[in-house]
Amino acid sequence: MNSQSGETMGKVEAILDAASTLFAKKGFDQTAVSEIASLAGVANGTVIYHFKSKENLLYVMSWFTLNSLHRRTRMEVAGASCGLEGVDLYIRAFFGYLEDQPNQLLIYLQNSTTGGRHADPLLLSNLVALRTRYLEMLTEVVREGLADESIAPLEAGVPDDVARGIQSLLFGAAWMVLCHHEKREPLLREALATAYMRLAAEARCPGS
Amino acid sequence: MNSQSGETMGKVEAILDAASTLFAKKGFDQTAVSEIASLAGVANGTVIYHFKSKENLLYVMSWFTLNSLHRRTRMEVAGASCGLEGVDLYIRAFFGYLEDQPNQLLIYLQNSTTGGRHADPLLLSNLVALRTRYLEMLTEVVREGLADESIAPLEAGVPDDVARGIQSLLFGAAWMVLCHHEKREPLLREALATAYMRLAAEARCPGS
Amino acid sequence: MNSQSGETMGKVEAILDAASTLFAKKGFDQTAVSEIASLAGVANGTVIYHFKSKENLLYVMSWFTLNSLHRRTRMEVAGASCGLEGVDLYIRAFFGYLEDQPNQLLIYLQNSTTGGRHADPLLLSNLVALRTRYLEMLTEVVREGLADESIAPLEAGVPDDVARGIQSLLFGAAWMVLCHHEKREPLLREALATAYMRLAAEARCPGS
Amino acid sequence: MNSQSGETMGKVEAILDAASTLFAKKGFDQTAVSEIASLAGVANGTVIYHFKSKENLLYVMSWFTLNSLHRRTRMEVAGASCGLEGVDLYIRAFFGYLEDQPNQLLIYLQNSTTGGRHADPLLLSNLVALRTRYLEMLTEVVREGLADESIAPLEAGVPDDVARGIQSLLFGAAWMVLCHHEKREPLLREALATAYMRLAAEARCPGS
DNA sequence: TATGAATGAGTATTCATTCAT
DNA sequence: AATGAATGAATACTCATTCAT
Repeated sequence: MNSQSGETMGKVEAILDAASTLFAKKGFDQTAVSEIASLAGVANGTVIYHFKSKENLLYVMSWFTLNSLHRRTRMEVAGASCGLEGVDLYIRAFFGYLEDQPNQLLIYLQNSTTGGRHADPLLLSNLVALRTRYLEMLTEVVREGLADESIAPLEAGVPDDVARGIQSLLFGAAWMVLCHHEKREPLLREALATAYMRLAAEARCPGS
Repeated sequence: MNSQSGETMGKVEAILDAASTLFAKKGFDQTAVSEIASLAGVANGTVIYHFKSKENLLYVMSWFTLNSLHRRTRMEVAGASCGLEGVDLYIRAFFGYLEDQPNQLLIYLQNSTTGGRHADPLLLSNLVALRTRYLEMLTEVVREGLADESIAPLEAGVPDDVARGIQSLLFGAAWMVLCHHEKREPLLREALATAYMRLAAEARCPGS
Repeated sequence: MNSQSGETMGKVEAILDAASTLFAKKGFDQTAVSEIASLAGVANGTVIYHFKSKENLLYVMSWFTLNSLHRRTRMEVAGASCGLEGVDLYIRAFFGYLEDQPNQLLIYLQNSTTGGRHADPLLLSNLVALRTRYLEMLTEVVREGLADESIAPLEAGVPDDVARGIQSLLFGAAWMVLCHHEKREPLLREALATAYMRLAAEARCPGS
Repeated sequence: MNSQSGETMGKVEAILDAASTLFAKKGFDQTAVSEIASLAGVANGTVIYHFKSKENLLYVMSWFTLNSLHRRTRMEVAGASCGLEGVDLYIRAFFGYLEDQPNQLLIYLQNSTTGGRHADPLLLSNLVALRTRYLEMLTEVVREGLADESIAPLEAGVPDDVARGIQSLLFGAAWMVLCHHEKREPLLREALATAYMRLAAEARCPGS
């Protein structure tokens, strides 16, 4: 979201950019609409004109965040040669995003802790749907690993839980990095180690 | 925090109780001091009189939360017959607390996402120290497991990372349960399975 | 104002129509220009483009209201066979308008309670002049009644006051109907009864 | 309402006093809460603290207005020696109030034209009840006049309508005085003349 | 003639905090 | 210890109006 490539940044983009910075630095509630406006170089009313409410702006940003995380992950996972490597790349994509866009993830974590009050219901349901798709991508990868035997057999229903468990690990790690200032690298290594030991079949990727 | 043992609840306890409920339901920023006061059955000024500021109240609550989680965990872990079982009990204690005091954990998660603004510095450093102790307890248990060989050998420095990894898993799971309304049970099972596969030596508890 | 005769309603008429509805329902100050615009199916700027300001729109509407009341009254009064009957018809015309165009009268009443702020002075003086003519029409009819002896003799200057008294009765009745939801019919009967007892000579219309 | 007798005016009274002046001068919507506050010599928040909302303040004032009009009228009417004189005094009391408290009546007229939006429902129903009592007082006086034969016989149901008719006359006169700057005296004379001709029996007050 | 994105001054209301009692 | 009336700075949102197209 930071710094649009072109020289002409639309007002909407400028607002998203400014809000992104300020929400991450001071938190949603501690950021005044007027601060966003002045950082974005627009009038107060313009923020509300485009996003209808401050809270909607937050949800739009959360959606963009999750969407770009989802896209990035999907692209990276696409290059996997087996299911287990897919899980590996899913995890690495998350930590890559955590490195590149820490603000976005922090805002996403904040946002999740409060239920949407004045947000556009459509936006809200889109967000939930996207969250579900992001989780399902992982479940799918795990299933592929079961099929190609890079992942050791799991009982029915367990793949879903494994995916949820890995997501817990990821968002928990993001939380510890962003809120408790833990280092990212060791947590990435642990996440990978944990995932491999939880999932890997004896013979890793078939044919390797 | 809910329901004091004695027959008459002191005003301080009543305020903590009310704040606990409201912060969890609506979030810190969306809860007015006057709401806390009226739910606690005291006057507006009384809240500030006892806690000096609204924010301090939040940190006092966070400290209590972490403290009771720490105590509970220590007591349960004390009954472990080996290091690996200690890890098992540490995880179960966390999920037990998550079941019994979801509000407290939710507030703790919320609180962490925003840096302390006007809080008493002493309180803040106490909180950080307690957090460290809570993490070190887990590290310690892992080291015990290495010593008693219930946990497979780990290179130097790794036990620290393992502990952080497990904490990520725990707080991430709490986040998914409290914010995304995931079910607690499957996440507990996954956390335990993950921990065992990450740590367990071939022969589990020695002599068992 | 409602529904223009032609098949396509011009934008100006559409705006007047929408404003008429909204001002009557929510009051002038509580009606946003953007609401008028969207109900009229035009852009925001179009309303200002045609009427120069929101307040001008109100005065234009008030003028139309008073003008159509005046025209309707004049036409009906023209059919009177004596002065007293003229008064009768004047009163009936008012209540007829109250029945057909309650919104218009309500807006007129509202508008009158607040002094013109930024309105075009020309428009404002036209409005005052029209108000005067509407009152003078009644005075004139009373004078005719004195001349044709359908109305009992009145001292000099009193015809003016009688006319003002009757107008008080009419606008007060409109106020009670529109604001206090009193029924129109009984008030019409009372208005007529009152006027007759106040004015009628023994022998009503001469020659009848 | 204007100027409390004692030297110490409570904040609530000061606010009512200030609001009374400003609402009459500029209208409800054109008066900012901050203007009321500064004229009353209190902080902005104090206005809302006591009246909960700007609109509630308006309704409180309307109630006070109607209440003092009601009390004044009841006291004056009490001195009537017959029903017809009661009507006379009722009318004179209204015009007396119009002379003494024009602001209050103007605000009351304004207020009536807009339905209560954010007002305390209790306050609103009290207002309606008081309005009804004020009208019933007039109906009652008319009935007394029928009983003591100072008023000529009326068919059943008509006394109610007569009372409504007279109220129309009164509020319409207030409207013309306050909004159209008509003179009060001639309208009072006309109101009395009209009432007498509408109601008086041949032999006025019995025994006179 | 018509538009609608953009404005920015204006405002009711909120709320943590103070302090006299 | 406890109160609650009073505060006043802070703020999200409104909306009439402008102007480039």
